[in-house]
Amino acid sequence: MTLPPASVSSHDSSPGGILNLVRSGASASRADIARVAGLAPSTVAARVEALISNGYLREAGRGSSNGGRRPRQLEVNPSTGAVCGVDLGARHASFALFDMAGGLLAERRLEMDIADGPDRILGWVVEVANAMVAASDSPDRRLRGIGMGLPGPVDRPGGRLVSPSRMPGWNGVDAGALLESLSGVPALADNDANLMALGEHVSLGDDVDHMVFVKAGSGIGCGVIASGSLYHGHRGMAGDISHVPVPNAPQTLCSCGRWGCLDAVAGGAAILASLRAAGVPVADAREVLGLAEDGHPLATQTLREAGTRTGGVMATIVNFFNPQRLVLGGTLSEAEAFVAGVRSAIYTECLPLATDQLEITVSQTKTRGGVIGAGRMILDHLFHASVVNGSLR
Amino acid sequence: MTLPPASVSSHDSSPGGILNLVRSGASASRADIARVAGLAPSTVAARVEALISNGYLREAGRGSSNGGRRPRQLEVNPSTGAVCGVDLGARHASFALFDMAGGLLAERRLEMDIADGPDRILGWVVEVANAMVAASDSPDRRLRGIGMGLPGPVDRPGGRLVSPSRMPGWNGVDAGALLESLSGVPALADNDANLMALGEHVSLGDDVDHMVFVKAGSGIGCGVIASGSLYHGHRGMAGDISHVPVPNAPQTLCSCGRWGCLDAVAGGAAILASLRAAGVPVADAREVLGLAEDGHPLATQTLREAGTRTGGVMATIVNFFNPQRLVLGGTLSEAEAFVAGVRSAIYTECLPLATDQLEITVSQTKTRGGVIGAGRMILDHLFHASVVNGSLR
DNA sequence: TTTACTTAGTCCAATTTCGCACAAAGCGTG
DNA sequence: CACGCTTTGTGCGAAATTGGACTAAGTAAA
Repeated sequence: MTLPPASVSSHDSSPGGILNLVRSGASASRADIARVAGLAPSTVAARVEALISNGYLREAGRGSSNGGRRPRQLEVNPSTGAVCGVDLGARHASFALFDMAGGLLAERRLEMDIADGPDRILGWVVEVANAMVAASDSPDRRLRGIGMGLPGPVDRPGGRLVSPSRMPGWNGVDAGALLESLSGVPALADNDANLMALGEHVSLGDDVDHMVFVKAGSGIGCGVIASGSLYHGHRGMAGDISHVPVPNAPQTLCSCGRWGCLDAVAGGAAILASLRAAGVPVADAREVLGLAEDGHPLATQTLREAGTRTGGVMATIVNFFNPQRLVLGGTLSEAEAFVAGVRSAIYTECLPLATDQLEITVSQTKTRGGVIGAGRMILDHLFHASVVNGSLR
Repeated sequence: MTLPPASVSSHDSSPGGILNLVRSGASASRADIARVAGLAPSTVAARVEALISNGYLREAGRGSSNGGRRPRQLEVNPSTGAVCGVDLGARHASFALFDMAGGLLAERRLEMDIADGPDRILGWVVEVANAMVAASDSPDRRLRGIGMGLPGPVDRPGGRLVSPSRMPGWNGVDAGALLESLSGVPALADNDANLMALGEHVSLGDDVDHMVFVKAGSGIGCGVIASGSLYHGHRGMAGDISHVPVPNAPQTLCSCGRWGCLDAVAGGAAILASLRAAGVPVADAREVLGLAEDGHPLATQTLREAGTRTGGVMATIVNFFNPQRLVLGGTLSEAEAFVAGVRSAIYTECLPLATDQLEITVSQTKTRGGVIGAGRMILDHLFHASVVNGSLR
């Protein structure tokens, strides 16, 4: 498995621009680069030569001919270190190690408790990342950066967590900066739903420009891709639909202090509470999914209703945002009843104009979307930095 | 009055890039251009020289010193023709003539009937635009382009009107292409709410990146600025909130065939119908505004309720999109009760995180936003085209 | 196999762009 | 008003970039 090509929006023609062109998969040969970047072939040859001798690029055999001489293909040199993508949940952490070309080197999924607080958790994250690099058989065992997803809102500019209801002790913490100081390498943090959206987006390829990713797990969050890149909004809160009031739903008290928020009436926690109140003993969301698969009527109905409520909120968003694709991810998206509920609400409440080309799909990255997005985020950052200051090393 | 500086997102360094840098107000002197574009001062001097001798730019006196020699300021040469911005409503059309630097040359507001159909209306638009150019005392009386706003959804790519409920006879028409062929100059069409959003955005200046503009008139539409530029979504339908279902509202039948859409329960037409049903004889929306200003309880309450319903929908959007600014425009925005209703619903239903830096304002462009946006759209197109093919003339 | 045609990549003279030194012009201070 | 300091704009040799001719390497069809 490999991190899909980076998506590069602005095709600049600086030396680093060539690097990003290759990275994005937009150009694989010298002639390609010249065409896409609008540079003279000779210029491209000179720059590629420099990038190869500096170790950024390498030749990757011959491509297939399209009527003439076969191109000498180029690729990002993967052997210049590694980056780590981390996805923190409340009780679990997923890690993935990627080479600099985005190839997956290793994966780990470990138990933890986010309530241990930022210092202990992030220190541990650095340990695990370093251990994974050390254990890899990559030719260059240097950790070059860490990207991390967090189950709470990350503000912009600043990168601080603000009132993360599931993360006691983390309020006001700039997790990216802290991780950077603890690890000594560049580190970035973002909301987990945002990174899952990014991960799904890069996996889908470049043909999707406007996308909304819904993470339906214990709570319900959402990440937005607008015009090909992650959209954060003014304060970094874009996609935070957890506390949108849901009409015609039970007025359950929410962690935000109000009643009937989407989180409180359609999230995994709400589903558990509702089933337990009805006398169905369930330990966690996965057990609910199991019941529904076995045809348990109440579990199925509860999941479907959660889907309908989520879909009702998404319908307004689909009308407003007019995305090309709506991706359902998170644990609940594995339940057919939930997905059916979302689809039904959207097709009922949206204009045909907004839905006739809308693709509603279930995440294809499964549980890996978060770490893929995290890896892509930090790789993009590192390569972008290399464009600006001229050096990656 | 002058069209505010164009906003240029990507600062390319081509010869035309300099033109757009000056146009956007990002750089006013040679030294400025060199700094912003990252070009050598001598290169800038040479290109500016060429642009001046070709008539694109001209010198505009000396700027004020900031500690050293005073810069020789540059500006786009306005005397190279004119463009027309048109905003078509159901019964009215607004026209504005701008010079190539965005300066307002003339304005007209005329009665018409959109139901006369595309051929007659657009033919007439061309006549008016040509008449305005001929009547202007501009040194160069050439019409260079027309930008037009329409009260219906315009799809992308394609530019066709799709099921415009208030525009009988226009369904499936590519108004931009038709206008272009009738006038013989470049022409673009877009939805009126989008252009009002663009007009408001350029009037606000460059410090607002993410903005939502609500046009509350006979119906309710909305235009979106994301990352500094107009956001259209996948099919061009972004911002189309007319037919979002509104909870806890009367299940009025809507033109789209469903019940309780925002248009049907909060638009100007709905307010009129509601007041008439309650025995208040009102001819049009403006009369309702007058009643409310005179303290008519039912009119005020109806306007406020329309505002609350609109605000309820916008609250979800604010949570999702996290804009920096929400601008209320259209006739209803002139009613304090309506605006208060919107504000109240948003502050009630949104997270503090999404609203603590949100500015909710009433449009400052009033009725001119549409033509300003239309003018800016076509000017941007013409200057962008000039960058690509090297010539504006 | 030969021939015509297409694409990839290199070489090199002509041109463009850069970096820098320098001149022009203005501010603030003593 | 001279002097140091700052900013703007120009001139010129050095360096990078270009475009087109040319070579390399392939396909397709006669």
